[in-house]
Amino acid sequence: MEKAYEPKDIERKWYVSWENEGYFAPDNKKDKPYSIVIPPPNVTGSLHIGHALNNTIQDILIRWHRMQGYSVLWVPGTDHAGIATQNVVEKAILKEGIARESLGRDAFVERILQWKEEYGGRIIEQLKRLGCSCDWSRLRFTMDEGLSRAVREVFVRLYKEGLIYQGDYIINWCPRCKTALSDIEVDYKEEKGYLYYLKYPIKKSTVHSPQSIVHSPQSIVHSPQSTVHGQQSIVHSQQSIVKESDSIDYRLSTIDYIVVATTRPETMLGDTAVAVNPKDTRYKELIGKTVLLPIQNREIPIIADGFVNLEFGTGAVKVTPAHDGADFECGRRHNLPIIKVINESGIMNEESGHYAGLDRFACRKKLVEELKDTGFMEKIEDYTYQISHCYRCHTVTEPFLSKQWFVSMEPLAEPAIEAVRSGRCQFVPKSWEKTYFEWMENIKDWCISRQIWWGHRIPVWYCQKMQDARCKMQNGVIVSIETPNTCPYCGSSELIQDEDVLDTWFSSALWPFSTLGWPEETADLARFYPTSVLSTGFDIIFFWVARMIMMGLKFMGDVPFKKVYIHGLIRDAEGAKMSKSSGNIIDPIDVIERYGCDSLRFTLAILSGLGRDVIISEERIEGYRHFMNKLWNLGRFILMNLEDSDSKHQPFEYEPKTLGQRWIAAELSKLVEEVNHYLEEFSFNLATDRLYEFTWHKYCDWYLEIAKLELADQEERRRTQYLLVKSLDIILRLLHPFIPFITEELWQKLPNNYGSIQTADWPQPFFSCDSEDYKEMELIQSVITAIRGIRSNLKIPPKNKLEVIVKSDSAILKKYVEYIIALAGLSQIIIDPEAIRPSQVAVSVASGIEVYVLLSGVIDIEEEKRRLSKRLSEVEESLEKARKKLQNPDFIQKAPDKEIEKEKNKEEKLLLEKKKILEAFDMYF
RNA sequence: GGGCGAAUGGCUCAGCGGGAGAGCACUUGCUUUACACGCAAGGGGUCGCAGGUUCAAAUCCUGCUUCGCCCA
Repeated sequence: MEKAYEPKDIERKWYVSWENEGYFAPDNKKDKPYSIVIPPPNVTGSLHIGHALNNTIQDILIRWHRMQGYSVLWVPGTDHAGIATQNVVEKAILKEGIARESLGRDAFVERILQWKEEYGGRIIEQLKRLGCSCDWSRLRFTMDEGLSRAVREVFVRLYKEGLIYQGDYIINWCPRCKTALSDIEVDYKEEKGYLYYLKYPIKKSTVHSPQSIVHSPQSIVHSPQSTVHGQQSIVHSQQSIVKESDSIDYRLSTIDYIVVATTRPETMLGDTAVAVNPKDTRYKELIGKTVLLPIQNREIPIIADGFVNLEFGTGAVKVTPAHDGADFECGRRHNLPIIKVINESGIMNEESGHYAGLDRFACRKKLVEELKDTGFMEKIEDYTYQISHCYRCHTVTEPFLSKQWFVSMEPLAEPAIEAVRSGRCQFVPKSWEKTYFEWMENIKDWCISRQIWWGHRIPVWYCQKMQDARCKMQNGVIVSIETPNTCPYCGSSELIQDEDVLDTWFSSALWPFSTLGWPEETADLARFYPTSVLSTGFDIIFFWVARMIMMGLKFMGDVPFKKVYIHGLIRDAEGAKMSKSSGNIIDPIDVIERYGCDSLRFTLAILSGLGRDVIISEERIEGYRHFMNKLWNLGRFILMNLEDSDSKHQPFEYEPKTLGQRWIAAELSKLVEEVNHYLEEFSFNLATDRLYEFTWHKYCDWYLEIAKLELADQEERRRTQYLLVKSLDIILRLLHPFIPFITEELWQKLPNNYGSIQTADWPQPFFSCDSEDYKEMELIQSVITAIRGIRSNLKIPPKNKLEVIVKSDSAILKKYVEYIIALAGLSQIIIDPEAIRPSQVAVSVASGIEVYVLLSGVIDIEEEKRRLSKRLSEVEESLEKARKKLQNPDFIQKAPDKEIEKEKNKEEKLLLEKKKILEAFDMYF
């Protein structure tokens, strides 16, 4: 064996072997199922440290359960990631000088598919480097035929139940991606801007009656897909607004103009009303009057509506139904006309008069100047506000009126709330349930149509003929799982499919059952649904987790997973989020190359505290590489000492006998229980922390040193060999889920192991010793530590063996005196209750026992004096505390006996130690 | 504005009612044949602040401060 652990070849060797031997597929002979579906990474993405964390956690759970004898399935897969992937490929072809639009839809989708072929396998290979034991034979992709079928099935069924509908609403629009976004796909960022106060002159003589609105069916085409069915548009052209004949005379006003405040002055070009709060006494007499919209010279009414906030600005607001969500609702209530002035690229359109063709922000600048020049700008104030950005490209989004498809969420949310409340689906840590409830209880309808080309095309067709009444009744809308050749109503073959694709999250929401074969009734579905756990970050609770729960309940009649483990975000050593732009990325593959996969996995696990972000740095990973090396050498030591062992040929069994053996066997059994306990509650950090502490500081630091002694003892050699093999075997099994490669490599080298450690039985506690054993071991350890302390303090090198007198009648010290001699480096030891302290000694008190180290040479009086003084003041301080407690009548009266006893013992020991130290002082000084 | 979380040694965190702990970093000594990716010993903290409950508070309660995140 190499002197230091070299992970590279070992990792490659074992992964290939595991895959070839088929260990990752579920074992059908086992009856208890355990399943996880992977959160599918973007098909064209590459593995980042967040993936590494999430998938390490899943692999720990998977391997742990596989060893526990479950039939384990981890379904891997990738996501088509609509907008993200389209953007990436769009940029790539632009470098070749090709615009997406010039390529056309089919050719562009073809390019994405090529791209997927080229890069799609990369992240899968990277997951393998991480050691993930997914069943690769079940690899899925969200746009696979089966999964696409599931998407269509769900769409059609929801549509038929009236839970999917189409309509014109204000949605979040990204003018760069040129698509609608759902409410949660925008990020709000604080920005400094201005609040503009605009003066709208009041017309003195007329006001419009509410009936003045005229619908104009042939109005402007407003969104990409509405070209198909623009006849349903409710947008009104400017010409239709004012009908002079409907105007009536009204009394003259004493006020010349009304002032409205806005942060987006360019939208004023599309204003169709001014609104005030009906309770607002300031404006009471103006309600029903007409103002003349500056620049556009359009007459618009002053209306009263409760949505107006009296506190904001002047209490009067401009109403732009085409470009603001609240204004749109207000417009509906008051039957206001709707005028769009900005197009889907964020450019002012022909309705904006001489601003047509200008970018929305350029328009804002110029318009503000014009309003200033013409006297319509009352004032401009500094103003900080939250502004929404596209979560994909960070462009400022525009509230935009367009025809989109929506899912009606309330009926789906209700059972999903109940499922979590009742505990059928539990969040870990539980605190995230509150976040979930908050969102679910205030859920809004989900805009699912996207005006991009890469994704699941909406399974809706529009009949272009509408040749009969039935077809007309349906508006020619055909919603179908199978692609129709002819119109099912009128038989026309002129059908055009809806141009839009579905939100990527729509297919993701079906992932836990679509990957298992739904809508077919497959064996996998019956066996592995609901899945056991979902592991993910809190950032996609709304995007993904909640929607999966809703869809799972709706279509499978059960939750998609019994538990949701929410892990923290990865941050760098400064606590900042990792991002390409800040250059603080840790590339997991690079880390694996340099430190080995196991080091990375162990680091991630030990940093994953419940409800905590994971702060990682390269030093940490390097530190845990040392642990791998320690483990390697521990294995090397044991294997080196098995040459004559009968364990090589046949299994054998010995009961632990000596104190050292019993102690480590019992500690190891305790460790098994602790690791189980911590894994059950998803405390990966505590489980790994215990494994680290045990392996290094109990097993290597103490037991291995004792084992060296007992290996040299003829009587104990066999028993020790057995215990070494058995204990290492258990340690490796316990560590395997966290660090699969090194544990497999060492386990294979142990005698009598066949197959793979990943299907070896998960350890059970196998030995317990009584508390006397622990006390005895502690006593021996404390004597050894006391002697080592003196040695170190007096700077006596290890090669100088010491002579020691221990004033004690302890039988156990006598029995295991060899432990003390070896571990403290002694040449001679006397254990005698009647021992008289010689001169020229250093004194220490361990567990109430006096220990004298003979110093035959010159002793550094000053150093010894300093050591004793320091210890004396510590002892006195503790003594004072103990006394104070014991003198408190309340303590004696109210504290439990156990505590009082403990305090008395403490006092006794401290008194003894103080006495001994003072005696030593008398002698030296 | 509402909600959640955090505040413990230089750094990262555990502890969550009975003597302040770990890892990393730091200091000192050491080729003790498994391991210098090591061994041994050690220094370093009024547990954010102010009240309260209790015989006893880092730990429970209340308020405040600072930081982070989410939602509006």
